[in-house]
Amino acid sequence: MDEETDGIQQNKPAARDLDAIDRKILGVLVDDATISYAELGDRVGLSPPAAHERVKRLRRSGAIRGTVALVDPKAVRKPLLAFVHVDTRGWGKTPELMAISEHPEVEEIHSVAGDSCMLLKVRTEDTRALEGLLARLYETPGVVSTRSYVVLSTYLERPVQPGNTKEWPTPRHMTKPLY
Amino acid sequence: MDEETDGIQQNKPAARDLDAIDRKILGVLVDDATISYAELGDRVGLSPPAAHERVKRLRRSGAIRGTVALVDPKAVRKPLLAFVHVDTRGWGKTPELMAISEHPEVEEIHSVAGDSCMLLKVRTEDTRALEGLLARLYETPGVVSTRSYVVLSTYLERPVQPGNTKEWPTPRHMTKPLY
DNA sequence: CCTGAAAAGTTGCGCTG
DNA sequence: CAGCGCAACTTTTCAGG
Repeated sequence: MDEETDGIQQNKPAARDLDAIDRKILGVLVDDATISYAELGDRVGLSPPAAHERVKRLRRSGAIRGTVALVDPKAVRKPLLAFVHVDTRGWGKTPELMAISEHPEVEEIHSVAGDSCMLLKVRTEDTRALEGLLARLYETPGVVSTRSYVVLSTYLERPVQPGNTKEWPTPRHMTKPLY
Repeated sequence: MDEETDGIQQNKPAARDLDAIDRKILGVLVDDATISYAELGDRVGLSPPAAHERVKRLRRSGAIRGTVALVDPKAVRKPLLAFVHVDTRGWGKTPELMAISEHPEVEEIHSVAGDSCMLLKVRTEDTRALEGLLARLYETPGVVSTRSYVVLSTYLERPVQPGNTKEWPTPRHMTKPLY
């Protein structure tokens, strides 16, 4: 089925390409998924059943991973956002690290290239809760050290946008690469 | 009439506290907002109209910031995720930096404490597009340097979770702070 | 906040391009 | 094959208790 023990990023969610209408639909639904299929059809130039059929296809193909409510972090008492870089000893210890997914405060876990091994996005009620999370991290076998970046202000935060930048003016000092 | 009895009604994200049912509703909708109010009511122990009234209130209060479709990055040709730390000269130049919000590839912009000033989350089609974005960053007045962390694998990525960790076992070596 | 009924939206089906 | 119109069904939404 669609549940994999592997990372989210490396599989095969989307088989074939999306056409212009599909992209337009995604552009609308990424912004507001509460509209009726009648209105969605209007906005993309389709009848309600046709629009619905498209959306069902996008869901089945995995292009739409889900339709969810976005909640205000402050409303659920999580005003403190931080990015935590985690240095680990060896690579096989990631399963142990994954245990912290159980904490609802942890929103993202990535392995990254660069001088850190793992990068976490965590949202807590206060610095004390963040400290508790870091303490749990240090308990995890393989965790060597962490560096935390506490967010002071968030200027932009939005889900994956379907749009691609259509040929932004390339800086003059950038030469064309070979590949 | 609704809640017009109070003088102020407009601009506060989360005015009063959420009760247990509100939190349960958020917990359901954060996972799947496509269910009917009948089923939502069932899951939280409310009639369909009552559940709907709660959700409307959560929307008005700002606790629910929106209901959106989450799209698979690979389906929209953005398989490359990176976090970019940006060092800036001075603080007043942030408005200039905000211009890059125009790029759909930029998903988050935060100012952070630590050795970086700004932190961006960007999702591009390939390394070339990331390079173009970095080039634009360096064009921005005030930008001194950047460090990029390219994501190799994403193990967890989810929206804000309403749940709080209820008294996770505190590590033994952690002593209680004064405040 | 609940029960019930009117209004609106969804979705299956046969048909058309 | 994808989309459209129509009609049955479900859901949303507005009453009154």
